Amino acid sequence: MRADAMRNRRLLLDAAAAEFAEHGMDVSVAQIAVRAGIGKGTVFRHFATKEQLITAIFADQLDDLAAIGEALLRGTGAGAGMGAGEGIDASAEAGAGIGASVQVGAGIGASVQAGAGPAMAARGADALLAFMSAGVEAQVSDRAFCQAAGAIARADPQVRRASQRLAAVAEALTAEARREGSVRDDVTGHDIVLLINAASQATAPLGDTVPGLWRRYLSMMFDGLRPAAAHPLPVPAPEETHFTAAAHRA
Amino acid sequence: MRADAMRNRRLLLDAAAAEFAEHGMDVSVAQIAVRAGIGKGTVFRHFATKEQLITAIFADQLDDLAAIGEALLRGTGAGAGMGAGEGIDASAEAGAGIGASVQVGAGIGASVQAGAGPAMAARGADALLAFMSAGVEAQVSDRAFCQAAGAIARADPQVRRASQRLAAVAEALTAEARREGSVRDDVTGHDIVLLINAASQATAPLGDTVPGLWRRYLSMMFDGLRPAAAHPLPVPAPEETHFTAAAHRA
DNA sequence: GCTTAACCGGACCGGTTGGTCATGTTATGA
DNA sequence: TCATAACATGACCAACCGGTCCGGTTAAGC
Repeated sequence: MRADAMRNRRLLLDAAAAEFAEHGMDVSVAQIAVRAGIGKGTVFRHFATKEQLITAIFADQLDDLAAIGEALLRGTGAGAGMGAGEGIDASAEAGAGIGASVQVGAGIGASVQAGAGPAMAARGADALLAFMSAGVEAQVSDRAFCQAAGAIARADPQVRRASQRLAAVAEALTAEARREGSVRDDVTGHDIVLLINAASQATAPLGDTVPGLWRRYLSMMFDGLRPAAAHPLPVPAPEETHFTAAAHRA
Repeated sequence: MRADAMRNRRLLLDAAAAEFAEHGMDVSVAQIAVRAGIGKGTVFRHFATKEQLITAIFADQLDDLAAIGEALLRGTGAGAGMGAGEGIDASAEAGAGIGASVQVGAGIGASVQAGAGPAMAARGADALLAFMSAGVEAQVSDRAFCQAAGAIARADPQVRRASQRLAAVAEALTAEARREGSVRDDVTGHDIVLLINAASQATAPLGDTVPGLWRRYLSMMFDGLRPAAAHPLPVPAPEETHFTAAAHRA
C-alpha cells in the first residue's frame, strides 16, 4: 500500500467517525470526503460501500473497548497474581479513540461498603464498573452511530469477532466480581454488554443537555447488580446462540 | 370531516405505525401509502409533512402510556382512598394501541419482601413496576420509531404536552412508592421516564430474538431502585428545565 | 337526483444520494 | 531519469425521496 493511500485512509476514518458523531448517521459520503480533504471517489476506493465504512469504524470501537476491559481484567489479578496496588494504564493497549482516560483501581465508588473484608475485596467490582463506564462513555459520545451501526453491521465477520472478544472479557470481569461477592449470582457477561447499551441510551431524550448524566443511571443499574437488593429475575440470561442468531437474521 | 376521509386517516395511521415498526424510520411515504391502500397524495392531505405524521403517532403513544399510568395511580389509592382489592382495567381509558393487557394489582412481583408490613404495603411499587413495564413493552414493539420520533418530534407542542402529562404521572407514581419505602429516596419521576427508555433499548442488539428478555433488565433496574442496595448517586436528577431545554434545542 | 365542495389518486418536480468512470497525478523501483 | 502501475479526482448517472398539483371521483345536503 502506498504511503499517501495509507495517510488518506486514516484521514478518512477519522473524518467519518467525527462526522457521524456530530451529524448523525445520514451524512452523505460527499460530506465526509470534504471533511477528510479528499475526493469522493477516493472514499469508494478504500471502502466499496458506505456500509463497509461504517462497519470498519464500528469494529474498531468494539476492539478498543475490549482492550480496555482486558487491561482492567489484568488489574484484578484474576489470572496470575500481580503486585498489589500497581497502577495500570488501561489505555496502553487501547486505540486512541475511545477511553483514553479510564482510571483503574482509582476507587470509582463501586466498592461494597458492607461485608467482611476491607475495601480491597471489591477490586473486581471496581474493574467491572470501570469497564461499564468506559463502554457507556464511548457510546454516549456517538449514540446514533452505535445504534445504527449495530443494526447494520452485526452480520459482518470483523464486527462479530470484535463482538465476541468483547463478550469474553465482559464475562471474565463479571465472573471475578461475582466470585468476590459484590455482584449477584445470576448476572452474566452478556447482561453487562446489554446494560452498557441500555445505560448509554437512557439519557438520549436529553441529548447532551446534562453532560455526565449517564453516570446517574449507570450507578442505579449497578446498584441493581448488587446482591443486597437482588430479587429473582423473571427471564433467564441470553446465551451466545441468541446473539449469533440475531446477527444471522440480518 | 367526511366518512371516507375518517376511514382513510385511520388506515393511514395504522399502516404508518406498522411500517415504521417493521422497516425502521426511513420507509418512504409511498410505501406507507401502498400499505394503507391509498394514494400518496392522500397522505399529504392528512399530514402536510412526513414529520407531522410521525409526530401524531408519537403523541398518541405517549398519551396512551400516560392514561395507563393514571389508571394505575388511582389503583394505589394515592389520592382519595378506594375499595381494597378492586380490579381496575387500566386499558379502559387508554387507546387501543399500546398496553391493553396491563394487569393492575395482579402481583407482578415488585412487592418488597423484607420490611414490616404484609405484601399490601407495596401497592405503590407494584403500580410503578406495572407502569414501567407498560412503557417498555410499548417501546420495545417499535424501538426504532420511538428513538427517532423522540429526536424529531420533541419540539412539537402536542408531543410536549403529552410528554409533560407523562412526566407528571411518573412523578406521582414514584412519590407513592417512595412514601411507602419500597423505592429509594433519591429517585424521581424523570428518572423513571429515562429508565423506561433505557430498558427498552437494552435488548436492541438482539432484536426480538428473545421476546420477553426486556423484563430481565427492567427487573434488574428495578432492583437498583430499591433502598436495600442504594449507594449515593454521582449526579443529581435532571429537572424539568433540562427537558424543555433539550426540546428547544431541536 | 342534482349540485357542490371535499376528497382521492398518481403523474410530476426539484433535490439529494450512493456509486461509477475516464482522466489526470504521483509515488516507486530500476 | 523514466516507465509504470497504483492512486486521486470530480463530473456524471440512475434511483429515490418528500412534496405539489390538477383532473377525475365521491360523499353530503337539499
